[in-house]
Formats: sequence, structure tokens, C-alpha cells
Amino acid sequence: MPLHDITVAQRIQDGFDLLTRAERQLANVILENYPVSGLGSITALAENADVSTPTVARMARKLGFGGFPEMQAQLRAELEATISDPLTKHDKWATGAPDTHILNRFADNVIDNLRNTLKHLSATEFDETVEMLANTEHTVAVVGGRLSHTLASYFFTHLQMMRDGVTLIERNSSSWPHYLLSLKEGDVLVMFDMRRYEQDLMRFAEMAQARGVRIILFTDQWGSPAGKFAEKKFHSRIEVPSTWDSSVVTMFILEAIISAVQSQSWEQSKDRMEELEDLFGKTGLFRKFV
Amino acid sequence: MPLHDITVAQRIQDGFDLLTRAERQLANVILENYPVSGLGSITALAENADVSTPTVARMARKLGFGGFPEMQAQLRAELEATISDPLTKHDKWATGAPDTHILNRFADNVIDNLRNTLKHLSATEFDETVEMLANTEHTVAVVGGRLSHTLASYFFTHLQMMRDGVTLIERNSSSWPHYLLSLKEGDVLVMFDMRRYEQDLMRFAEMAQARGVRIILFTDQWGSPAGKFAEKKFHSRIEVPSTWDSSVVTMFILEAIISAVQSQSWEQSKDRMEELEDLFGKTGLFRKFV
DNA sequence: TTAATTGTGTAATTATATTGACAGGTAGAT
DNA sequence: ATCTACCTGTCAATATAATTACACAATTAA
Repeated sequence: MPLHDITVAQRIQDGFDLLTRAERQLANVILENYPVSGLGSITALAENADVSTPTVARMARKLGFGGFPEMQAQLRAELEATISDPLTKHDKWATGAPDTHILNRFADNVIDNLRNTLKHLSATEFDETVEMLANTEHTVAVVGGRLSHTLASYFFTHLQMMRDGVTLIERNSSSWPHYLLSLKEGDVLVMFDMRRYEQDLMRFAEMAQARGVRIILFTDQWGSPAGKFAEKKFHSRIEVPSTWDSSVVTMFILEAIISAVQSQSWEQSKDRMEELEDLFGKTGLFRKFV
Repeated sequence: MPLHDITVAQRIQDGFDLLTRAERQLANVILENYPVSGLGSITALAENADVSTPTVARMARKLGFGGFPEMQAQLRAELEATISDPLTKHDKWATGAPDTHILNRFADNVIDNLRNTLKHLSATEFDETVEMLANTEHTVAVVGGRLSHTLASYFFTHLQMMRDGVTLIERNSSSWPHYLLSLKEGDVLVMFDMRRYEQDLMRFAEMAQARGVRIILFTDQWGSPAGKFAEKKFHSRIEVPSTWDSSVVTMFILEAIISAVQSQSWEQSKDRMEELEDLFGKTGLFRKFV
């Protein structure tokens, strides 16, 4: 295949591992708004990516071009080809794949789910939930079902980074009574229960509520039976072209909540984060940056 | 209407009668292959239209720009606006909340991430990855890092429902050598490594590759250093308005893969699913439906 | 036809972009 | 801990682009 048949984007991706830190930074800026971001001057591009101009020139060389202008010329050529080819305009999400490709169908569907979910989600309820989770006067326990345990665990991991008094309740429901004992009135229980709802979760919710525990429930559009014991409920749309259900939208809400909780309690969480960074840094297990 | 709302093409057409012979010649060339023809140097454009460079500069002035570069900047801006799909932008997501509410900002951002990720994701690579994972002649092991273990676990749970020979490798890296022993040439290793990349994962990848294991890597836009040992790489955009990174897009890709793997091997997975349903039904732990 | 006006290119100048040389810094190796 | 190799930015040089000044050509009006 002649060299000019490979797009700049392709070359960047193919050789991504050979790129250095500054070059990757640059590569991302180019890909982010491809190909327009690469059509200005080398200086503009460099500033945009917060690297020096020689870095840009060097990368162009590395990708196999004679220099930056040559790379830019190819970007223009690609653009011309793209614009004049009406076929590519109908490609939706994944380029070079038909509309019927699973990636495109999935994307359409997930966006739809997100839109629909948010339409029925009250911003006030959201804010109140954030309030409950940011309040450190009470502890927070997190519990999930067979498939939703992963979500519970994800939420726990992040919440724990921001505040004290967060517990992840084990998968195994035989140990749940023990956890129940440590939950006091006013404490918060975050529960995940999706389609193929689990009896145990409902019983757990019932008993927790009886103890005065405030429940935040993440469930699907049809609603877990545990809902009747919950103070806050988040219904995600979860249907996708697959035999299983999608967790993407639920994860979206979780992340939004985590982000909001954090900005709410930034002063405390900042210190915690720094401590954590230190801890991980010192164990030598993890590098702080690359 | 502010000046910059009028396209260059519009300005040319509006003032066409005021243009001189050489300028019309130039105008036609610009419009002919709009806007790409105007994105090169002033010299290139002049030659292309068989006029002198000052003619180009003068026309830019005549059209109301400060000079040629200013006109070119607008061409780029127009192009950017055309290319970035207006589909989801400026839609308010959460009703009853201002645009600046975290839910709306998060939604915009995540959609953007998804779009950008898919734009640079090759459908062919995707299909080949699905192929690798659906093939039951080899085993599949799944491993993740500190924060990405959840994703690994999610992927494992679903893949396991569809096929035999799937292992989830523990979080604790001290046990990894044992897992390595059971990986044979041709086996598949699915690895997750996001920002704050982990040394151990890279070493693991290196050793696995040396054993002839084929690696599928899920990483972020900046790229884990383990990438150089991977056969397939998926770069997700993960930045959101939060201190932490988003896993939503990665989860999207995982689900799409899971869905594709399943339809690829429906006959086998159907039986497995039924068995699983039975098992869960019989243990009494879970209800099949509600 | 000739003078005035306007249009256009050439050449010189200026501004800007691009590249090359170097040196400080950082990560990985021994 | 020290060395080495390799990034990566600053600064200088070079090349290229853009503009200006100017002269000549073309067109139009007297």
C-alpha cells in the first residue's frame, strides 16, 4: 500500500506506542478535533497541545513525513477526499463501518437511553442525594446484586477516596446480617438492583429501613421491588441490542454523583487524595505519572 | 448579525459583482473546492487560480478580513463547525436543571468522549477482537489495575456467561506469576490499564507476550506503556469535569464487544445461559424474573 | 487620442513559520 | 547511587509566507 493511503490518524494510532509523552499529548490534540486542529500553523498546533514547535516537527518526521508542511498537506488531501465522498457522511459513529454495525447500533441505543434517563431524572433529587453522600456525620454502605456488584464496587472505590466511613458489603448475602448491625439510624445505604431483582436485596432493604437507615437505590426503568423502602431512586434505561442489559447509563449517573460529591466536599477530599497519592507512591506499586 | 456568522462563501457570493476579473477567477477556484482549496498557503492558492499573491491578499481585505490569514482562520472555523456533528449538542439533557448543572455538563462531555473514541476506533480491529474472544480453542484471562479492576471484573462476569475457559486474574500482583504459568501460546489476555499506569501490568504484559500470549489492551487516550506488547488496543477518551476519569466509554466498548461475541457464538452461549439460569434458579438465591 | 482611473503583476520588505543546534532535565539501567 | 540515553524545551538560523510599494497595463471618459 502506498504511503499516502494511510491516513495521518491511522499512522498516529499505529505508532502510538513509539510516541513519547509530549508527542502523545500532541497526538491527542490532533485526534481530538481531527483533522481541523492540524490545519493551522505549526506554532498554533504546538501551543494548543502545550508542547514546543520542534516537538511537532519531530513527530511529523517520526510519522514518516518529510516535515510538518508535508504532513499538513496530507491532512488537507484527506479532508478533500472525505468531503467529496458522500459515502462517508453517512457513517455515523465508527468511521468506515456501516450503520448496521454493532458499534453504531449500540451507540445510537446508548445515547437514547441516556437521553431518556436524564429526561426523567430530577436535578433536585440528584442534588439531595449528593448532599446525603457528602455528609460525613453518617456512614455509607454500598451493596449490589449478582451482576450489579461491579457497579457497587466501582462506586465504593471512588466514594472511599473522598470520605471516611464507607463500607462495601460483600457479595455473599449470608454475611449481610452482620453489616446490618453496624448500620445506625440516619446512616445511608446505597443499593444496586437491576432486572432479575434479588429477593435478598429486598429483604435487606426492608430491614435496613426498619432501623432508620436511609436508602439510595439504583435500579432500572422497571424498578426493583426494593424501591418501596428507598428514599432516593435512580432509574436507568438499560436496554441495548444484546441479550444482557447495559450498565453504561447507570455508570454515568454514578460518575456524575461522584463528581458532584467531590466538588461539594473539596476541602476534605483534597487532603485525602493527597494522602492516597502518597501512599500509593510510597508502596512503589504505582507510578504517579507517565 | 456579527461578521463572523457570514461564511466566506457567502461573502464572496454577496460581493461577486464588485470583484474584478482576476478576483473572480480566484473566487471561482475557492468556491470550486470549498473550503479545502483555501486552506493552503496564499502562494499555493494564487498559483492554483493563476493570479498573483497580492490579488489574493487584496481580495481577503475586500471581503472584510484583516488579511489572508484571517480569512483562512475563518475557513478553518467553518470547517470545524461543519464537521463536528450538531446532533447532540445544545440539547439540554436533564430537564429542569440549568445548562451548567453537573448532569448536563457531564452528559455533553461523555457524548463527546464517545464520539471521539468511536471516530478513531477501527471497525475491523473491533471485529478481529471479537473473533479472538469468541474462539474457544484458547483460554481468555482478564486482568486490571487498581482502579480498572472493576472493569476487568465486569467484563469477566459477562464473558464467562458465554464461554468456557475464562479466568479473572486477582488484583494482587504477587500472584500473577502463577497465572502466567497457565497461559499458553495463542491464549488471550485482556488487560485494563488506565492513567496512572501500573508497572506491574506492563511487566506482566511483557512476560505474557514472550510466552506467545495475544494481548488485548483497554487503555485511555494517552496510552498505557503496556501498549507495545498488545496486539489489539482500544483507546477510550476518559476526561470529564471531575478529578477522576470516566469509565463510561470503556464500558460502552466492553458491552459492544460482549454483545458481538455473543451473537457470534450464539449456539454455544444459548445453552450456557440456560444452564446458568437453572443453576441460579435452583440455589434459590436469585429469582429468575419478577 | 489622451488623460485619468483602476487593475494587476513584479520585486522588495516585513512578518511568520519551520527547522537545527544545543543544553538541561528526567527516567531507566547498572 | 551514579551513569547513560533519550526527551524536550529554548534560542538561533533559515526558509517561507504575506504584505507593501511601485510600475506598467488595461480600461474608460473626455
